[in-house]
Amino acid sequence: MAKSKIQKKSGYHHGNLRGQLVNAAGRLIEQNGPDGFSMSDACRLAGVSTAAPYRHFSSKQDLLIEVAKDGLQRLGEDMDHRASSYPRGTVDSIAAIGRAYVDFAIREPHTFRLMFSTKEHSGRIEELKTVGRSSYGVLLREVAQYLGEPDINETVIRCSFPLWTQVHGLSFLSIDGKLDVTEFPVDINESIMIATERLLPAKG
Amino acid sequence: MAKSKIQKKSGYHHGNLRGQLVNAAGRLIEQNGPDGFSMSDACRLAGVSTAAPYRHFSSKQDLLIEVAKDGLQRLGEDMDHRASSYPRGTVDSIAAIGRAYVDFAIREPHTFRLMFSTKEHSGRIEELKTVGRSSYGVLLREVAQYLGEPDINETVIRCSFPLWTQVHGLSFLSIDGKLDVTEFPVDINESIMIATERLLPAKG
DNA sequence: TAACTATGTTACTGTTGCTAACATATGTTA
DNA sequence: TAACATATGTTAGCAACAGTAACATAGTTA
Repeated sequence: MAKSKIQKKSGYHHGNLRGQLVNAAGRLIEQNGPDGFSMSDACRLAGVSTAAPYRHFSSKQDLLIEVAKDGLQRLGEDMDHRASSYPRGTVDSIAAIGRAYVDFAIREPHTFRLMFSTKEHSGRIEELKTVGRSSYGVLLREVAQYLGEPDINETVIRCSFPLWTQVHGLSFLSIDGKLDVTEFPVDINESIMIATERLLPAKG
Repeated sequence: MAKSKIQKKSGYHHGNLRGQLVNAAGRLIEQNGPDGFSMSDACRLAGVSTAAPYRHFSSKQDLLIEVAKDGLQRLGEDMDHRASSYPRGTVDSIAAIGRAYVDFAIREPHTFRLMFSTKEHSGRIEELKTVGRSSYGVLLREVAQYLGEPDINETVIRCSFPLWTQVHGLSFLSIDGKLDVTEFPVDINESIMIATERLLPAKG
């Protein structure tokens, strides 16, 4: 996903313009930042006129939402995958989810920012929220197992949110270059491990 | 600061165009978001031609940096002021700093985002960092007092960073509408209090 | 007063997001 | 297969924008 080559069209019709535009947009955003991204650039990359995208997206925002959705999806997959390297429901597996989160932010800072700053365009926003909730679910399930709770109840949620908050903050501070504002730079992994241990209730 | 009325010029020269532009930019950004803000709008507000700003700022980015700097400054003042309502160097005063931080984010979400996402324009960035460090110092001093450390040493810094991370994450999740993704919405004050207690080492 | 500097103006450029009118390909039905 | 409908592309053009160049005016200093 988001890996396929960008290919210009061969005939009059493109074949998969919609997908290619999301793809091109994703790359350009990661290169130039969300502001430095222009519809025209994406069109040039896809080898198509500047009017073509509007057959597939109602606006630039509409395209960006698709990029954000794709990002949230991949973030969820990353977290799930990384957690699976550890015994389920342990501090280690929960910390691994946090690392996946921060790693994603560092790997795709502009997309990460986009994923969480997209409010506009009411219609599509509900889709975004759904994908987001699904990714959050990865953490919730892991914490539920840690706590020995049978399902995702209030206890699980109240316990998980501070963990999210922590890695979310760490992600932004990382991509905004705030890890070394002082003479004692922050180690991300250590930071996540310590915070996870402290924020999680001690296991009986 | 950032409170003065926007006044159009009376004669050929404006009098305080630079200040008025920063002012106008700040207001417009808070109204329309950083993307919805245009140099032209700011000019209209100040009653000046669209070329005038370039006598005072080398680019739009350059103006935005000024807005960000002003925001960081005011954030530091807010934190300092709020902490002073409590006995110095206590969990309460430290939590109060956190509340000031999140409150600022909620009050001026767009400015807040701008304050932490401005990397470009190398020259001015050092000024930004300096103001930022000064604001961070408010927290560092408070934590030093809590720990009984005589100055801002490594212990103080390592202990403070997770607190920053936490409120920073909470700020973003708040302004991005993530406090109620589940059926159990988050209480900001409670959230800050709990996290502060857990992340701070217990006082002998 | 003359010269210099700071700070405004108008007129212009190239880029952008987006729309309208038109063109071409694909699928469906008679 | 012919005719039509629909999806998806094109060209031409709009208004708004960031930024520049050449010029104008005001304040400051020699």
